[in-house]
Amino acid sequence: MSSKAGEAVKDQADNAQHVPKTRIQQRNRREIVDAVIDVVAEHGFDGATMDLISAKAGLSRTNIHYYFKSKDELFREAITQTHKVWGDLWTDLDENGNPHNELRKYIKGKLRASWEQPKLSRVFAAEIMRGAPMSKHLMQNEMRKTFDGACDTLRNWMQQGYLAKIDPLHVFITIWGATQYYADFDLVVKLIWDKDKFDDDDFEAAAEAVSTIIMKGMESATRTDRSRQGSSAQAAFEHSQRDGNCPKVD
Amino acid sequence: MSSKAGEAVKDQADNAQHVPKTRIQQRNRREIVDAVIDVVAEHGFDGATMDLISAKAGLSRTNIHYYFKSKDELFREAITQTHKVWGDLWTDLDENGNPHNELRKYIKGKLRASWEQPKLSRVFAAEIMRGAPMSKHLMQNEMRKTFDGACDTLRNWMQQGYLAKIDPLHVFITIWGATQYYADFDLVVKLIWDKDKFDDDDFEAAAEAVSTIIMKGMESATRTDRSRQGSSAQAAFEHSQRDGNCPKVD
DNA sequence: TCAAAATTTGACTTTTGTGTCAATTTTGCT
DNA sequence: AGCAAAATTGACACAAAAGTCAAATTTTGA
Repeated sequence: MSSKAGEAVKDQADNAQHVPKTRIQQRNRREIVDAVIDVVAEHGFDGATMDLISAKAGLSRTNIHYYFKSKDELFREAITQTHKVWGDLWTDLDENGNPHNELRKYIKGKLRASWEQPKLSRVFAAEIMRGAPMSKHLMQNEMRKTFDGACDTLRNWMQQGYLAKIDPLHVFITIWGATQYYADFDLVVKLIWDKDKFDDDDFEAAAEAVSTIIMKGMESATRTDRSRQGSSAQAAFEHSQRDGNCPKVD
Repeated sequence: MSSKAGEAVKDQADNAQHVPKTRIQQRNRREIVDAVIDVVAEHGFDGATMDLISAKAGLSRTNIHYYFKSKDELFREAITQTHKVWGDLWTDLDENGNPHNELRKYIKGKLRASWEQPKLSRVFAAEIMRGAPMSKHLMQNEMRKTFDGACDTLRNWMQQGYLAKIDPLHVFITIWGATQYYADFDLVVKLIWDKDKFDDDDFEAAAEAVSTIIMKGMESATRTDRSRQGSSAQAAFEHSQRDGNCPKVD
């Protein structure tokens, strides 16, 4: 259709998936998206100006417009990246595995994601906190479905006596909240941990502590009954089923 | 010094504490600060424009400048409000109380704060995520000190066998992460909870679930030993003491 | 090597946002 | 009522940011 130079890129950019033609295109688009993630992670979406992004990417502001029509498209791309990594984290529960191991693995995996890709965690957080204008649809569909599946898995395990009966909703919130905290509020973490840089041992320590708390907190009372006041949470769990929270996927 | 009308307000605004003279001043300043908190909670600091704020407050943009010299001063005020509420939450552990009750009370209190003042929670989150330019000093001093005290308390209880030995650092992060999630990511919470409005019962359910998980997770193995793999987290705890994390306050 | 395509640039327009100022209106008081 | 202080307004100056465009430069491949 178009014959003017440069439009090839822009035309393709209209599509969800862009297949870069040249080496330069590939390199620069990557560079730019990385820069966006960097800047958004640090300044949020509203604070991420084209100037900041172009400085970070090492490309002129005008040149960035050559690769991406608008700031909006740029953001959309960054969010797509985020979902690629974050989306996988919802499917990490194997219904047929050992409940204890699976859940522990899940917690550690979630923490690792926050730990190794703190920027993506922050981009995700920023997107949620501004009302998820670009992710709402995805969240209401694919993510929601996967989540409901995970809830089912958890509830099955609970019914079978492997885990304490606690509304999966709050279990996941606790896991997400604790693990994301390390990335999103790393300023606080650094302050109270008295460190500026963390190594593998630190990660292992954090993973061990967090998953120990949550796993022990989720231990079933069926085998060893010593719970002092677990009945109320248990009642809420039964209620959550009747109520249709975390509905089953078909 | 100055005799021009209106300057009285501005002069006072320079001081940290502003004592309003008139009823109108009192009402409007309140209105404005509330608006700022509202807008920042929704759009973050960079997204909070004077226009949005003035619209929310129902006062002209120019008029807001009559009460607050600059946007910066406005933000500072909003953050002060936040700290007033958030600061108290650090002192809520009574060393001489019953460890179990105290910790449970603390968790519930923290959740209640997020639940009842979600906007303040989000303002706090936004401030942290942008690097805490206005809170850093406070955090490095008062807050840090209070936190260290709380760590000491927790560690004492652990030493006395009331709680499992887990580095208090991660205990607090888990608590904060889980509780703040309900306010900061309420979009996600609403989505997976399938609700738009929450009532007291919902709060009680959330509080029960979260504190049950964490409290059970913190139960000491001293009395009832059934832990399957707690030793590693325990080792990290011992290490955290030698290392001087969460150092004692003098 | 040279022409076409791809990439990059600088100069410009438009929009949005902050803050100032002098003038006007409202309020509190006697 | 009338006046001084307080509160409010509209017009404006200025700065930052998004985005356009035509021209210049670099890269690619026949």
